[in-house]
This record gives sequence, structure tokens and C-alpha cells, in this order.
Amino acid sequence: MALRHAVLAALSLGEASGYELSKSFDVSVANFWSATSQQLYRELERLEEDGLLRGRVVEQQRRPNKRVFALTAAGHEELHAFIAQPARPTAIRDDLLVKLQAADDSDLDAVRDALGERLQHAQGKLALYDRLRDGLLGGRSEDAYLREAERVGPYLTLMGGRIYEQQTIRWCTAVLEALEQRARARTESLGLTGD
Amino acid sequence: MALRHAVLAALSLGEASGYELSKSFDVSVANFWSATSQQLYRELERLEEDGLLRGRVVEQQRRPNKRVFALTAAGHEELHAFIAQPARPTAIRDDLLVKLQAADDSDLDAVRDALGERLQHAQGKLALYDRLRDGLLGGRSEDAYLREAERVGPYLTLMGGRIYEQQTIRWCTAVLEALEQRARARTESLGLTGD
DNA sequence: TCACACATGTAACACGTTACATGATTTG
DNA sequence: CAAATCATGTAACGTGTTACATGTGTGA
Repeated sequence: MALRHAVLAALSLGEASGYELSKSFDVSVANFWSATSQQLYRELERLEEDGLLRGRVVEQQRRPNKRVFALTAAGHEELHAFIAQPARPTAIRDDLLVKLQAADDSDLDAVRDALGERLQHAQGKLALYDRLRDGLLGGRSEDAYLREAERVGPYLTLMGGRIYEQQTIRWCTAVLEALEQRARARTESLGLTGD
Repeated sequence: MALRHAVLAALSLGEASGYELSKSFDVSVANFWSATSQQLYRELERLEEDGLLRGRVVEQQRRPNKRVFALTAAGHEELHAFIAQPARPTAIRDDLLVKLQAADDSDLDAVRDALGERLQHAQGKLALYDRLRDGLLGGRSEDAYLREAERVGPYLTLMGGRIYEQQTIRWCTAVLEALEQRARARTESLGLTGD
């Protein structure tokens, strides 16, 4: 029951179609949960079967019809119950960390590449989050927004994502620097290592 | 092929039994990948079948025998290949963010509890990582360690975990404060919101 | 003596990924 | 005219979680 609640959370802000959800759950956009469109279509079916969502077909001109889903009362209840229930710690699982953990000196170039890619990706996401943030704030200050807005969740999760990407950028930069220093030190003392 | 490489990475530093691995892959200890012991035993079987590991039984007095696994040459090759291969962005999936995203004012207490728990957990992990760090450094400075140590991966992933927990602590604290300010503002202006 | 650490596993199920399929409309 | 966007799905497979099972030795 994991994606389930993420979908309910997304729909708690308003109805959406599977396709629309698949946009905001995309790995390179998501700020609180990610999933493929295939997962979403499957989960939406189940949620409707279980009575937590209701879908209706919206006919469109010049593009395919879509099915738009909205929470039912049961769906809202389920969400409140989920929020109240104790959470377990989140698992760390990151390919980049595995690579770094296992790398020896012969892997240095590959690891540097991987770190560079991650760095770029984090910078892109940070820029995206900043744009989303400006959109949410709409000219108001953060303080004013937090006082006045009806729902502060989306803003606070966005800030979570923002801090996460900032930290990723700092870490990648530091690790790249450490690896370069090490590489320099190694070439300067050729053959004198490992004694 | 995800856990697979994490296990190979862990064993690249030296042989270990399933039980020993299950300790370091525990959610509340892991700094680069987490998994349950059940997953590990299953994966170790497969890795041995595929010739990437070799296991041998170590007989012990006063406790059950254990099977200790070590990388084969093929295992090392597989690791190098994995490190060289391009990585895809990591998915964000966090129950706490889902809760925050979905929360309305009636959920505030539950969300505060969840944030408090996460905060405590992060503080515990940070303290643990600091102890592990001291152990790795063994009195040397970070600079010296990065120059002299044979493998810097474990230290750098540990620093990744450390930064991650520090950032979590900062974020939780900021969110808790924002929620409290909001709660105060709400009770002061009863009934005047929403216009 | 009761709980916890050590040590390994099976079985069933839930969740996530990848590949494939279809077809209209808009943009370059 | 090709590519991207809109829109929904099926099938097969790989990964992760939960519950259960077993038995010894150590410390409170």
C-alpha cells in the first residue's frame, strides 16, 4: 500500500486523469513520489474498484477522451487513516552510492562521470522546483503564503525536494573534488603507494 | 539487477555471511542500500549459482555454523561493468512527504508526530554515522585519509549519508516551526480565514 | 525463565519495471 | 513528413515485503 496513498494524496488537491498524474509522477519531476504511467493506470483501476476513487469520462474535441478521477468520501477517510498511522524509516537505495562504495582506482573515471551526471540532473531539478515555487507563491512572501494558503503541504514537500537537490549538488561537488585531489596525489607519487 | 550490485559492493571489501550482511543492510544502519535478511539470503543463492560469489561453511563452537561468501573474478568483473554503465535518476519515494502533501488542518497533529519521529530517527543515524566515521579515520584528518586510504568509497558514501541526515534534521525542524506558526496564526484569527 | 543475539531459510504476495500495442492531433 | 504530445492500456517479468519456521547460546 505505497503508491496507493501517493495517488490519493495527489488527487486530494483536485481531480486528474491517469495521463496527467503520470506527468507529475515522472522521475524527473516528482517531488514526493514517483511512478510509471503503467503503475498509475493499474493502481487507478484498483482504487476505483475499492471505492476510494470515482472516475468519469470527459469527452474532448481534437484529442482522445480522458477518464478523470476524484476522491470519494471513503478515499478521504483512507488518507486521514494513513496520515495518522505510524511510519517506518525510509530505505536508502541509490545506485550512485553503490558505485562509489565499490569503486577502486581503476573505476575512477566511470565514477566521476556518474557523479557529473547526477550533479547535472540535480541542478535541473533544482531549477524546476524554483520555478514551481515561484508559481505557488505568486508574488507573496513565504511567511505570508504559509499563513494564508489553504494547503501548505505541496509547498513544504517542494521545499523538501529543493533542499534534497541542493544537498546532492553540494555532496557531488565535494566528492568530485576529493577524487581529483586523490588522483593528483597518486600520480605525483607513482609507485610509492601501497607500502 | 539492483540488490545484486549492492551485495557485490558490500563483499568487495571482504567476505561476509548472510547474517552479517543483514546487519549492515538494515534500514536503520545502511548508508548506501537497504534490504531485509530474506532478500539477502535469496540473492546470495542466486549470485552463487551465477558464479559471482563463492560460499564456504565456517564451523563455529557455541553458535550455529555460518556460510561466508566472497567475490569470484567474475563477481569483480560484474562490478566494474556495473560501475561503468550509465545510471538513471533515482526515484523519490517517501511516506512522510506523501502525508505532508495530503494533510489538511485536521491532520496537523498526526503530521507533527510523524515529523518528530523522523527527526529523532535522523538524529540517531547521524550519531551512528559519526561514530563509524571516527572508526574509519582512526585519528587521521579527513585530508590525510582521502590521500592515504586504499579505498575511499566507504568513507564518501558515509559522508553522503551524513549530509542526508543533517539535511533531514534541518528540513523537519523548519517544517515543524512553519506548522506551529500557522497553527498559532489560525487560532488567533478564528473564523476570519478563507475570505 | 524469558528475551535477545546468532544463523538460515521457505512461501506467498505486493509492488515496480520493461516491452509492446494503438491511434489521433499538433508542432517543427 | 517526421516527431512529439495526448491518452489508455496488456503481459511478462523482476524486485521487495511479510509471515512463518527452526534451533542454540547468552545475559538479565
